[in-house]
Amino acid sequence: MRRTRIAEIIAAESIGARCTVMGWVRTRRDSKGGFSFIEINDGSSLAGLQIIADQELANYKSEILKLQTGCSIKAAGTLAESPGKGQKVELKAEEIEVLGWADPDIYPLQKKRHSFEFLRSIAHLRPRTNTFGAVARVRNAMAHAIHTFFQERGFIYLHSPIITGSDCEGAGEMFKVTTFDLNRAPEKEGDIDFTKDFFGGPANLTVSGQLEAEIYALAMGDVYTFGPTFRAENSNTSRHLAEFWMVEPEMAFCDLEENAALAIEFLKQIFASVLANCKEDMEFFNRFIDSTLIKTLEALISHDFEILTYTEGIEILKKAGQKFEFPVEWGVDLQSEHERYLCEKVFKGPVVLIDYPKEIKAFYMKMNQNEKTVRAMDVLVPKIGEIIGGSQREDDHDALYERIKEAGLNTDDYWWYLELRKFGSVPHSGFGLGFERLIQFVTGLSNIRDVIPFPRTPGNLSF
RNA sequence: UCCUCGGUAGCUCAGUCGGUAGAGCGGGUGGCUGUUAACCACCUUGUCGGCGGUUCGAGUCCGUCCCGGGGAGCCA
Repeated sequence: MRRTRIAEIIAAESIGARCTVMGWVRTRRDSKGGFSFIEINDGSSLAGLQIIADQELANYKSEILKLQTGCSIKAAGTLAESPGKGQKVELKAEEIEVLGWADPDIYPLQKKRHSFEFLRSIAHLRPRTNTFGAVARVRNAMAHAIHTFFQERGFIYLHSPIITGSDCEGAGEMFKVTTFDLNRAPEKEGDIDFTKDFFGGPANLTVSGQLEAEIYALAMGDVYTFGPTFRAENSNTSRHLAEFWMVEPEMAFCDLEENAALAIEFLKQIFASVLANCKEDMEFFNRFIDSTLIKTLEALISHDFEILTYTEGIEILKKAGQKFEFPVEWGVDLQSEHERYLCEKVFKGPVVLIDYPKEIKAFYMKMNQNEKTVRAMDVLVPKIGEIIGGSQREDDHDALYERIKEAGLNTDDYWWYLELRKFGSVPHSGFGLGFERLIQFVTGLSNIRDVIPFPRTPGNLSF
């Protein structure tokens, strides 16, 4: 008999139906009435299924009474209305087969809460816990919602390369990719001779698919990337990973205002989708992680996002009469305390800041007529601060050329990026969003290492 | 990378003034119950992160290294 997922059983409530379930035992409670309650979970939902194992079962004494947390079983029987509280249906087992034992003396998961730090050290078992099962389901639902959002709007999903030849943004340490034996790399005039390496030149793991997305936007119109990116920064925080997933839409014939409008629409749709499709998991996070979670997301969905310029934002902060650790002056990059003040105290909601000083933003952002600010935008949300960063791109060849030089970068390295502005250049815009940070915001989990299955951070490459 | 707080039983933690360790949970046994992280009784568990130093004596004080949490910077 084919197995039925517990999520389907709970949804259908088809009393009297015969079915087979398979999963991992969470807990067993024995009744002297001559039967046992076995709660199993198969990952399809937060809720498990209660199985009634009667002493008449052939292996009741030899096996059922020895089942412990972590064992895997197959149970066949009939669905019945549950007389107990806490569940509507339960499975009256006619046959239970133990698929795999889990020695309780050494199985690390218990029927209680563990610290996230401990669970990180057992990343091979942590998806069997309520929290990490819920994270995995929510992460999946969000990935699906992201694709749905763009596909519904006719965007082309672009597979940007993982290995790249150039330092894309001139920002962020990159991981080198080589086939050299590092102890015997060929040298030329004291330096490693990468012309003899696999690609005939230095190669890195990508830090962003944006420049490649621009290429395709200037042919296909609207594209998006959604894949892993890498930063070799030695930053050990609850918001940074060496390997993380990024979403980067890029739109031709699109200015900054339309870009911001899409970003806002994007966030609202993703949040609405998760609340609708992961109700049970979101209620779990709301109960155990952050009790304001659902309220916050619902508010974001229904409220307008405030849009104001960097200059206006600075003025508000200066007039606020609030002591900041970092003083506010036009030209400084906003600290998270400033971003949070704007969101949480001034506007009590999300804020989109646009038109930043060119000195604090990347070279590819389009210069405004005042020659002081560029068409950049940051979407700021309460608690987290910046969640999306984007811009209208510089589409004027000569202006871009100058900006690359100003940034101290080699214009030759960007020959193809410059040529896009030479042949049929059009206004275009895009934004980038760290997938894990979005999951953090949605789930309320405070450490980014807990929203990705296998976190890569400095000094840590287990699993 | 910097600041800061930590590392003690399988897990979560306590350990006062320096005198070689405790609780809860888990696990085991028994009892009880259509039970719900069940409950009750008894039993069980230690390289006190590593190395070095001070001391008659170090979980405790000092040095150093490793690992983790929180914050900062940078960013996504």
